[in-house]
Amino acid sequence: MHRYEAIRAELLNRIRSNVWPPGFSVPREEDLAEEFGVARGTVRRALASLVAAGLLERRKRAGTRVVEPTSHQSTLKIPIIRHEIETQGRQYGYRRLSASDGIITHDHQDLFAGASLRHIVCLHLGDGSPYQLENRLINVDLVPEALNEAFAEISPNEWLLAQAPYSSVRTTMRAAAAHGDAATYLALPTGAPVFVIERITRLDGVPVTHVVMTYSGSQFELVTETDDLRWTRNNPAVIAR
Amino acid sequence: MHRYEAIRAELLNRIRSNVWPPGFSVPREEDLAEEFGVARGTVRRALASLVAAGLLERRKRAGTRVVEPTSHQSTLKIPIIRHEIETQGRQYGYRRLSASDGIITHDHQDLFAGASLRHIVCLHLGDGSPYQLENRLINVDLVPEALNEAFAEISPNEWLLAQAPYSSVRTTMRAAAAHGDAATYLALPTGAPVFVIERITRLDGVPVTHVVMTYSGSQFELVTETDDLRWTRNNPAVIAR
DNA sequence: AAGTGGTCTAGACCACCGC
DNA sequence: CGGTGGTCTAGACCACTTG
Repeated sequence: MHRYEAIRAELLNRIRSNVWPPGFSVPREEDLAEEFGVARGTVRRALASLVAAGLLERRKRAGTRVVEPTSHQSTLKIPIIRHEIETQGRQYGYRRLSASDGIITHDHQDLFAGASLRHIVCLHLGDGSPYQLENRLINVDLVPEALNEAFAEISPNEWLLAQAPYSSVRTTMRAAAAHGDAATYLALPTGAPVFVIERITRLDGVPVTHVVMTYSGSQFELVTETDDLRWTRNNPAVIAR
Repeated sequence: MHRYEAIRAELLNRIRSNVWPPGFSVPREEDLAEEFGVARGTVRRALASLVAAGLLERRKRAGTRVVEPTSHQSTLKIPIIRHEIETQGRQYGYRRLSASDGIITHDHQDLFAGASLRHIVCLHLGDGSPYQLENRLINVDLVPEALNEAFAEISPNEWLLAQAPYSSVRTTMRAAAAHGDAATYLALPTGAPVFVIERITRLDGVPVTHVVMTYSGSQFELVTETDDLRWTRNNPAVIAR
């Protein structure tokens, strides 16, 4: 175990055991360094990990304080659908339903106002049965290569991830009732609960793509796991069923 | 702008512009340090931020490589329900529906097998109308103070967050159809789509609490935002492959 | 104004693991 | 075995912010 890990563990202990209760003002870096007999940089690293975990809060001049817990947080990872399905040991299938181009002058969110768009609707299947309906708009001004891609064999999901860089992603999740085309394509009765993920991806503020992904059935689950707090650790979300 | 930020931006640029395509082997730290005219530590910091963002992958001796993009990731934050409702500018309301104690000898997940439990069912309201149904089991062996708390005024959600430390959280989200008690309490017709969050909180592997939160209606949305990549931000590292 | 966290340096040594 | 990333040090200086 490295020194910064040991220090982090000890600090974590003090927080958990309420020796350092919420609101408590933690000693300055220099004092901690002296206490643990290490360089200031090593203490800094331990502290940084606890800040990243949302347990400490630091401000210049004001010092370091233990945070009042107000929320849970964890890292959510949404994999490429093909991988998601294959990880379940099922055969991945893909079907393009429609592809068209056009210029949007107005849309309900004014997201793409004025941009040239490519509109793709497609279906992802697991062992032949519908798994996810993907309804996607691509900003062709930003990703002109999308015009030459038919998306007959490869899904926009996968293609874009490989092609288009992005700087910010906004993801929305909700429960909805299946209706119309979605119900038909997903082979669900109208009104059946479906899990919907909507995502807007931007590059330097400009929308690259907007996608609505509707998952078949209500059995869909997203799992996020926050394991122990480690600095280099990953807490990947797992897709379970 | 700090030096490590400038370096990170430049490296990010090379990755985005495919000057450094996926799989590309990035120069060693020492060479980068020389190229940018900084100390090795400064380059390391820039690289660490890109690793945390999932864009680079590092292995000793093997060097640093640009990762093949395979998924989106972002930080998900689930706030205290009261705050969530109040943030919407609505009046928070709380109603305990039931509270009971017992020992569970067997449960479907064998989660609490053998533990003494406290079972609370309660309702969170926004402007008087049902917002979320909370169905919670608390491990009293770990949190004995819960026995003396009636949860008549304060919700277990809030109480536990203030009282009980935890080391790992497992969150599951799904769409479901409202039925039975849930439908009644949430004033929804049977079969209406509801968003369900299930959470198991552990302290050093031992389950502290298990909660199923059912949100009324389909209007519920969770939003995760991945802003720009910052080092001090809450982007727990993800390498996962 | 001063004290805190934040950045940066120029070194040293270690440990893993691919050649 | 050697080269890479990983850890750690003992300094210096900066900049924010609050008492």
